[in-house]
Amino acid sequence: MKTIKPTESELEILKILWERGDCTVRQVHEQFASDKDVGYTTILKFMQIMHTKGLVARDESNKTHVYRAAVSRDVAEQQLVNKFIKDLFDGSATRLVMQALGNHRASNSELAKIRQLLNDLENKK
Amino acid sequence: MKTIKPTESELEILKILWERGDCTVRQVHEQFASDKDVGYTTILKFMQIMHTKGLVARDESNKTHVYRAAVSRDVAEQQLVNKFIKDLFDGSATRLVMQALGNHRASNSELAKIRQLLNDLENKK
DNA sequence: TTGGATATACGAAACTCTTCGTATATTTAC
DNA sequence: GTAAATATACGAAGAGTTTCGTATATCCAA
Repeated sequence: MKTIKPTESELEILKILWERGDCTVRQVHEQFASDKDVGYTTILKFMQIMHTKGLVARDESNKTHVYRAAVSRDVAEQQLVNKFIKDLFDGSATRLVMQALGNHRASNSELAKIRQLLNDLENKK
Repeated sequence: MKTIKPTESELEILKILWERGDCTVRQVHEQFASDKDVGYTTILKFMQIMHTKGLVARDESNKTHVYRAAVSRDVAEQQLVNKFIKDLFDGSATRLVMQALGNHRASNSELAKIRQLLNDLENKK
């Protein structure tokens, strides 16, 4: 099972596909252009490259192709988090968690959610 | 305050400097070469580029320059984690934590450490 | 039916990253 | 003192990323 390694632009496009579901190039471009000033053919090119890389699949049965992410968001997040932990934290998920929680203030309800997960993890063991 | 954006190779060199302290190019290359087959001048070039980017500082008073990381490990980790959370998790540190803990098994003592941090965070608020 | 809007494909320029070779200076060792 | 070892600097090739322009096909509307 190969792990994905999207560029920053590719990740942005994947996020749009994950959030909105299947999209045409035009739809992705509209979303993209609400943030950044980037041409239509630039997005088209990105998505063509992503297609050759296997990051997206597309339905070509109509003139206007419809794209979808070829990886689920959950799997992609797993792979990217794993790599991030390996690269920066020598494989220690705990160090990442400490750093993340130390720098961002989480609401009490979020903290409760994490505490719940901690409990589940301990019980499962 | 500008945020750093090291490439993968640059990050590996920073990690060596953080772990071993100040180093010559030769020392970094030795460490690097224990993993990967890469030439001396390649590492030299990386470190020269990192110097122009401000990622490292160097003492040039001797012929053999001595390099040090220009940014502390803690600050670098903060910045990189923040960017990672922004790029992949829409700014939610909690989502990152859930994903990280869900995929990696942490020991009980590690879970206890995280629980302690959670308590501190709640009390501090 | 013809012209404008909309699609894809392709090519290429500008940048960055990775990788080394080579030129040159300095130190060391015989 | 000269040759080998060790440094830095520089240039450049090759790959990948970002960005569009242009060519070409297709659909729709007057």
